[in-house]
Amino acid sequence: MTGTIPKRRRASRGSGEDLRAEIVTAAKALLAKSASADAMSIRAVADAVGVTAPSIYLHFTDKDDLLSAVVADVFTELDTAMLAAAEGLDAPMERLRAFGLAYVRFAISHPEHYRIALLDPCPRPDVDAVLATAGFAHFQATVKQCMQAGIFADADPLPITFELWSAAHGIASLMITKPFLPWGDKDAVAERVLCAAALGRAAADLIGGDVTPQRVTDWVATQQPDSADS
Amino acid sequence: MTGTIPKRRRASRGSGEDLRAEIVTAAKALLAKSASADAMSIRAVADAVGVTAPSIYLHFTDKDDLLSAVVADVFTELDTAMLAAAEGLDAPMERLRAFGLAYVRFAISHPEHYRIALLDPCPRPDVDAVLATAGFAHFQATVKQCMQAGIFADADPLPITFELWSAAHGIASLMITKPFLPWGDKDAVAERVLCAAALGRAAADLIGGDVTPQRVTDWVATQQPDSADS
DNA sequence: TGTACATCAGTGAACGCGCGTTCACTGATGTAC
DNA sequence: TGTACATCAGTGAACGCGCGTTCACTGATGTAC
Repeated sequence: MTGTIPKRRRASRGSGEDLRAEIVTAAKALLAKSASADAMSIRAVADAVGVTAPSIYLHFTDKDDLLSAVVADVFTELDTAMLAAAEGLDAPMERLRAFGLAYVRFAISHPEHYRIALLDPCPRPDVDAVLATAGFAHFQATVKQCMQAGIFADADPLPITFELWSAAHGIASLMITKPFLPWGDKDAVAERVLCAAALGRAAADLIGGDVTPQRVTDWVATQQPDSADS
Repeated sequence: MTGTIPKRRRASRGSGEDLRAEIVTAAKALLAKSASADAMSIRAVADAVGVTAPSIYLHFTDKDDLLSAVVADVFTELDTAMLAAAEGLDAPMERLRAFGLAYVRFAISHPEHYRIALLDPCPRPDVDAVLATAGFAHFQATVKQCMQAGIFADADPLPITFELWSAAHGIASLMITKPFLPWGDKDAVAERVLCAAALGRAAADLIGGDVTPQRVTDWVATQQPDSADS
């Protein structure tokens, strides 16, 4: 592995950005291949880029700094995937479903990237300002659209955004950290969970007020024409 | 820190189990104090117990072995907390709520323990056979009770157990890994999310078949007496 | 009750490793004249 | 167009560290006689 470092031309004067981007890309690739985030060592990244370890410090102050850059890149990629999935869809619920499904699919197909961005402790809490992320903003806007369409009660979209995000995150992260559980068709499970979450919020808003276990039970009894058992 | 190791009596012939238990307890305490699972080094654990590092290997084959023991202990503690919360409750939905809330509260008050058990990669996938865990079994039994009470459609409880578990896990793990987000009252948020998840599943089972975005939208429209906007 | 001895829980020192980071340096690049 | 030179991207060697793990050992414990 050492010794076979590919030759690379020294960057010309102004083009420091090129190597920086290459480093982030290499770090992501290393993470994707490895079992854990610890495998992304400064030396391994430098090796992959074809450069010596100290060079990394010309572009990042720290290992955490590099990790933050990777996380930011992952968030951007996730946002792109979500936008692509919802492209051409107009109905707010359809968009919501597309976003959620794209989110879970991204997590399943890039488990290590998802891990460092959303499961591991944040390297730099402020850099990782999730709320400022494009993906979060797009998601929240769609929640607002659902409110305006009368699917959810019209109010501050933030709590419901958190709620639906946590539904997607919950199923995605369990599938990632406990892959040996009998999930069955993960895509179908994700779809089922996401739709139930949206439906649950819609139903809760219809019922109104604080939903308690008793009220859930009562509501179900009301909906059933007869107290069926069959 | 070194040098002030408390004197400990050598264990008598048969009582190897005592030190083993002490080691697990010390490891848990170290994890709870530290920011990350990496802080639980063999040396630190040995120090905390008042023993030298090689002694650990008399009771655990590996660091992973120790970690697995800690994870198992955490699962047991979680199960105990859940059972305690549901004690004396008979109505299945009340029990479900108590379980879920206890689960989230445990996660929030023991974030590092929750992290190694449910967020970090499993040290030994087979030891961590979640399905065999007492807590999971109790939870699944309660889901079955809800089915028998007619709240959910009567079927294999496993998928719904996964679904509701992922709801609790989603909100708990987001609150842990992104503590700087404006959650508001975490307890109230957890309650709200858990009840919506249960309600969503109940509603989905009432509607029947695969729930699509279109059907959610249609169902909401049906339920609303007039196409209100106020 | 007293002594010799086998057991084995715990020790002390050391191993090799890979890590993040530093520092004085080198030499290709681009510029001034 | 040609040459001297300043710049600064990238280097090579080294630092100190804490880690998991090993190994030959020691000496308190419990037992056999």
